[in-house]
Amino acid sequence: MTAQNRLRRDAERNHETIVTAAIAVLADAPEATMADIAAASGIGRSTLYRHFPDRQSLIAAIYARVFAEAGEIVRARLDAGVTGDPIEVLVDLVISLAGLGDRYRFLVNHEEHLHAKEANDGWRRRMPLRSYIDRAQAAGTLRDDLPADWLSLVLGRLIAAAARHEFADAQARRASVGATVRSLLTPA
Amino acid sequence: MTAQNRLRRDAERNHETIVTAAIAVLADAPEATMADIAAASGIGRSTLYRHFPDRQSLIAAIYARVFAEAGEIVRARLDAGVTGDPIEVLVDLVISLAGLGDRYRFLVNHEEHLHAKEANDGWRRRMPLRSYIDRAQAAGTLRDDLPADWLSLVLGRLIAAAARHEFADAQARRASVGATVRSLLTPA
DNA sequence: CAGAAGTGGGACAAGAACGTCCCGCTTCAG
DNA sequence: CTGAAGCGGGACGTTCTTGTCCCACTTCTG
Repeated sequence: MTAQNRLRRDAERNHETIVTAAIAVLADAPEATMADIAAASGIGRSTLYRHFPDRQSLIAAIYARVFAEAGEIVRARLDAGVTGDPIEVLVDLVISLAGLGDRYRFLVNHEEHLHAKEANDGWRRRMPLRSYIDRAQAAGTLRDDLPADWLSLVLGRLIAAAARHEFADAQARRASVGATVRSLLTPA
Repeated sequence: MTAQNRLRRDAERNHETIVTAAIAVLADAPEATMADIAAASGIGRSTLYRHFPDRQSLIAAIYARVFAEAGEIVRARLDAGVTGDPIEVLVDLVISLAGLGDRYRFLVNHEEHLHAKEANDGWRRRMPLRSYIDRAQAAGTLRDDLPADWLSLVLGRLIAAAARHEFADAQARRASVGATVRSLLTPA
């Protein structure tokens, strides 16, 4: 039982390499082929299949990876509860997630055009954003003239847009995105 | 020269039928096959190919169609110039375009995952939204603390989101989307 | 250093979609 | 009514991708 399943170190590294490369490749070529991904990983196609028996497994691994990264960011911001000003919390969250850039962009692409089980079941379920908004609205610290699901959808789109858009520089991005979120969350 | 190229009436009708059906099919199955589209049109696959020699031609025709429809909406709102309150003009525009619903949704999907020439060259070029924002900002009637291209990107995303989201009813949609746009365009 | 674990590359079969062609039938237009 | 225009449907060849398998080679690990 002492986990015979341990891979050799190089294999383990390859595993990582593949996922990383796959994320990068799929980011701007969502239709990329397994062969493409293997090539981009600098790895043989058969090796790719050795690590991920089929395309789905690879996609699943990618989702797991990005969920982990995004989840960390989200948790760091939202888990504290609704103590601070939710608007600033959300501003920070949107900017940070947008900073994931390429990876988040990829996620969005796939959420669009594979209406994948991974995307819907996994994604929304793990996203505490919606429930954070719920809580903040209940606590009366966030506008509640807009439904929480609509608000969280819009914020999600905003993140995607911010990740993709080319601002003059990083600071301009912070400023524009921040101002946008603040306006959005402030009732007229 | 008197346009021998005129199709027979039934053929012409089929042409329309195909485009319409294709829009509907591709709306929720962007990967739909030519055979799928033919089937959905109630038309033989070979006839489909007779009308559109390849997939690209069909897509192009669809874009043309949607551009026409969306263009009409946009022109009706934006061509008047920047006379009225640009915020209300844009609120109306976003709600109307979102109302295109299925068709717009399809556009967005394809803009995402085919970074198609049609999508980028055609779409943005024809979208007077950006230039409208420019003019309104220049005229001092619209917030100019956010760059026009960012603003128009966000509005575009908002339209897509609104088209896709299921609100309680049509009126709720008008209300939520309207409030969102108004907030967005009102500096904090 | 020896053997196990992992790799690369190529060959292969299966399946999907594309686009082409043809032939006999239906429908329009004059 | 009749010829031309258009249609359906099926058969094809092609290309691309997937996933499998194998075998000789390299790289870890103990």
